[in-house]
Amino acid sequence: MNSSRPITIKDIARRFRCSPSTVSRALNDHPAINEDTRKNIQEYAREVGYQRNEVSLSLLNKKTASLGVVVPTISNYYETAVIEGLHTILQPLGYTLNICVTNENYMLEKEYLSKLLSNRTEGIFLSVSQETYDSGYYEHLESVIQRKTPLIFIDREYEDFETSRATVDDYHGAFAAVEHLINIGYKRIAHLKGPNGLTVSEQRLKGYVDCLKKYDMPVQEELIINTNFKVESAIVPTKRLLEMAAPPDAIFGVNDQVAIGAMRVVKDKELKIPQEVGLIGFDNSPISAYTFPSLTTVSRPGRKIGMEASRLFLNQVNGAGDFIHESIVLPSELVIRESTLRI
Amino acid sequence: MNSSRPITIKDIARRFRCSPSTVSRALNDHPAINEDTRKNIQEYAREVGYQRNEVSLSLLNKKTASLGVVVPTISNYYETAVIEGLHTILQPLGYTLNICVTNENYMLEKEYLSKLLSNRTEGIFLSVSQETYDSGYYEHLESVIQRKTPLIFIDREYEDFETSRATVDDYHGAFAAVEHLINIGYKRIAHLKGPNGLTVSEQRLKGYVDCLKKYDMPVQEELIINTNFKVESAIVPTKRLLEMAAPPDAIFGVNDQVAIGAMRVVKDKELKIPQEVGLIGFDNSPISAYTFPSLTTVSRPGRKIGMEASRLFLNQVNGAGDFIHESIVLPSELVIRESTLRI
DNA sequence: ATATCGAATGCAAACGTTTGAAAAAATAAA
DNA sequence: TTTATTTTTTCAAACGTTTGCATTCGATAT
Repeated sequence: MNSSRPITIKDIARRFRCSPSTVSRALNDHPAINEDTRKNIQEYAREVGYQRNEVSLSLLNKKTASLGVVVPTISNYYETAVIEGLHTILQPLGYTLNICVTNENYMLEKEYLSKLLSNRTEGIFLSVSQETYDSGYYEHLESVIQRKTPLIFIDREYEDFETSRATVDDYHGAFAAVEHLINIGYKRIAHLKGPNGLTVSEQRLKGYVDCLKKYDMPVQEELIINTNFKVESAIVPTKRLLEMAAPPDAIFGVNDQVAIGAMRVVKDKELKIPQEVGLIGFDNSPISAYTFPSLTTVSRPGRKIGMEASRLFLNQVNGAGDFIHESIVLPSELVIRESTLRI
Repeated sequence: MNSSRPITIKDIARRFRCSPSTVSRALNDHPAINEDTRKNIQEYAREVGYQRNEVSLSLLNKKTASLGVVVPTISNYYETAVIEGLHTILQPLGYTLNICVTNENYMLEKEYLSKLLSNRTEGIFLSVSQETYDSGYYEHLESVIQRKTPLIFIDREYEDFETSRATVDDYHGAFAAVEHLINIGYKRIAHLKGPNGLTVSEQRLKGYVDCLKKYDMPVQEELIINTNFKVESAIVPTKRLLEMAAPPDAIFGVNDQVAIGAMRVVKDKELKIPQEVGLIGFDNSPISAYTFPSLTTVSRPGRKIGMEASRLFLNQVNGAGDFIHESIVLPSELVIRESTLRI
């Protein structure tokens, strides 16, 4: 009774005692259709709220106009900025973004990819989960490659694959951050690093290490402590750092969240920022400009990454012949604020 | 040449010189299929990476197992928490979430809804955009209702519609926040409110106003200033407040972001928190616990809202006969921290 | 040998739409 | 009126899969 089956082209055809093809053509303003017929049909269609079934069209044309965006999380500023960038470019072109959150979980990532393929998604933007990284499995990606579905890596890349990728230059960002600390005169710089195995974590760590080396400063294991990107994960590590016999005089957090967590601990210890302890983050999240003191950080162009990734995808789709795989690396930029500005 | 058309059931049938139906049944473990045939077909299918075309199935079964989530933004903690909640319940049931970000834009919202309907989405979770609110247009929702596609309002509700909704009790949350300030002894309480027209903003404002009235405190227009939920939008208003002849001794921010922006300004003026100025936010975002001083706030159960909304959806889908429309209001809870704790 | 049964497979329709080609209808020219 | 031409409409196939109902084939019972 209340079935309320959506109106189809056939329903309309029955109503006008004509064939479905006529209705289809009328609705699509095909020139071969009589003016009156067209008007009547279009009016009636509007009246009864006809909306064409895109599923059937997808089947017919093998085009779905939908894209998969597979990311570990959407709880950070950076990730949402990337999505916004993708959206900015792709939405106007008629693409629908199917956002899949893996929670850093390998199985979920695998499931999502498989589902996206089954749904005949036309392209996939992927930032692999931490578990995937750790495990080193990548079979679930094979089927994407095999199907020649355009696959764009975002941010976390997979060295082994021949695909396009858009990443931020984490290495030089971290390098610049540490160099800045050294220039200011900080002597003992700690690093609250990200989870092991992630490119992001490792690149920033590498930037930190290499910069210290460049300036002939010792790289000390005990000054490098793991976090998981979240505010609270910075608390215990920072306490440990500050309670050392020889505590650091500056802390480089793997992201703003971690740096802000550290900031809290430093203040609890009643140490002056930036005089006694310098602090620096990564991401340039909106809040970093408004902490007290404001946080020196490295900006990551998330929106731009999203837009560049879109471009990479479009290149593959429109590119005649073989795909051209490109790697784009956008620079990150040091944003100096109060948390490091001692004179 | 590199067309790489996905393998279909027909391809497999041709390979085995049998009919597509046999292949279909074999792949689905139909009992009427010969054991050997089944094995051979399944093995071959795995080998060539067959993946069934869900689009065709959707067409056949009129089921897409995809749900639309239409939200104004995903840049806030709360929204992402809601999505996480939806995800938690619905992903295991095989649903795909199609997340659409409207950027508070009416036209985009309309387009998304239309597209979701065209794609035969089985349900829509909607938090209407600000523009929709302001304009008061709701025709784009009519077609959703007409199609009897389950529509669940999240958070921002539309009084005029007969639909299910899951919202947070903003009113009492705000009331409790202000009451807390009054209990502590703050005498002149300002409110940095959210954009006009949004239920969220208005409910919190109402809670603020009603609480003041209850305690016979004057409601002063000049102590109520607009913001747009973002950190930076709190800066100028807070300055204006603090430079008044009779400045407030407490500020209630419409969310944590705004409160944190205000916190920054208060500190710049070298006023003591909470002694000279009390501060309170809304959302209990992760960072609010780690500002210095930590921020008193009202927690909104975003994850729970998402889970409850899922439940409402499932009720509609599984419910025999007519839909049962439910309204769920979850309580918000005061979280007392340092920014209001003066003795 | 014939009827009966069971197992395994095939046929055909269905989902909603588009589209080239053919057919029908209307109009113009001879 | 007949033929040629143009306009308008219909037919049928296609996209990939499932499924109720035949159909086939071999085996068993009569």
